[in-house]
Amino acid sequence: MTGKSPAAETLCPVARTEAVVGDRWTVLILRELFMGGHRFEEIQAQTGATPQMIAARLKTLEADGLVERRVYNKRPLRHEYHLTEKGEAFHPVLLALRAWGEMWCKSPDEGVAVHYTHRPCGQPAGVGTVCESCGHPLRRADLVAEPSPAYRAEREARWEAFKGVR
Amino acid sequence: MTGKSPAAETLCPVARTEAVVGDRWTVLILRELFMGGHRFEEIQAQTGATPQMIAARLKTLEADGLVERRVYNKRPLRHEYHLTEKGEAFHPVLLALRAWGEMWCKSPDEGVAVHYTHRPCGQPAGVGTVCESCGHPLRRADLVAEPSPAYRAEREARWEAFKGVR
DNA sequence: ACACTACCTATGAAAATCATAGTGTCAAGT
DNA sequence: ACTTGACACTATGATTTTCATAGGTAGTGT
Repeated sequence: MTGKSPAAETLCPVARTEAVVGDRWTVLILRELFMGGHRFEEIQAQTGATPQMIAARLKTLEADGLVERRVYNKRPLRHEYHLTEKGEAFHPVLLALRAWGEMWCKSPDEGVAVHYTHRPCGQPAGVGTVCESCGHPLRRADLVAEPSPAYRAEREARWEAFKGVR
Repeated sequence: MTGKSPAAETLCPVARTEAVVGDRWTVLILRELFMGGHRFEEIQAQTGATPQMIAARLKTLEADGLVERRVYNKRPLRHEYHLTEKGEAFHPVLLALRAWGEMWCKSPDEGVAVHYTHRPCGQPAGVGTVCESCGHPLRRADLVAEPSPAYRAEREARWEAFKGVR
């Protein structure tokens, strides 16, 4: 972590949370896990962090119980990183970060990075934390994600660039 | 910022948001502003950050349009820091951080730091991002905050300790 | 034997952060 | 006039983190 001791000694839940995830890379790693990237190299390629940064963050995320390592291949031993229940519970934060980013950090000509459909009502969910069509709060299980072509291309390009450099 | 350039060059709204507020002190400063602390010293006392950290973060928050300086006293010139509309719009993120912290970073014997009443329904709002009584999404304007005695005492103690050292 | 994949570690330079102390500007008290 | 005190920072040097770059291990495929 990035200096958790002082912040953890408080009743404030925001400070406690920040003591665990108050770091750009940590949040980006969680985003990647939520997006379905579970391998070290995928995380590295899509976040742009150095291997040590990722290794260190994954270690603390595991220690803090947000992430678990799963063996997907013995010989050679290979791991995937998956969200635990505690990690999954972090989703509303990412949703709120996304909402703010889409609303306040984009020029009008840039589209939404990921389009969500709200399963219960079958309509677009919009960029807020509640469904713009039916008004219900958005839960992860109810969302069908569809990345925009531009965003998909960006991620693809990142992966190619990473493989090229390696 | 803590290195905004690489993260800002993406369509991902989460990464863009993190480029602005991806830093523990920044989030803690915003929390303090939302809690009603508007003076430099209040922020310093309640966050525990050093003056440079706060000065630097406030400067970038102002440059990014989340915070505005207001003169509350000429001779000697004194400023207060207030959230802009863009800063106020960040509230759902803090609410989500709070929810996660209350749910996953507390032992059972620790109470909730701030008790919210949901004005529209008059009932307790709980610790989630939707009202536990009526199910509606929580908006800042609808919440009446009541800090717990313990949390109030903690903040009071921090202020006293700060004044003592100064 | 040789290349290749996946997952990290190692190293040294650069940058951020920290604790601690100090400065500037004014008002108010004595 | 002179000290005290409030507020909002700024300065400094040590410590810690982060970064870029490179290397390394344990295997598979050819």
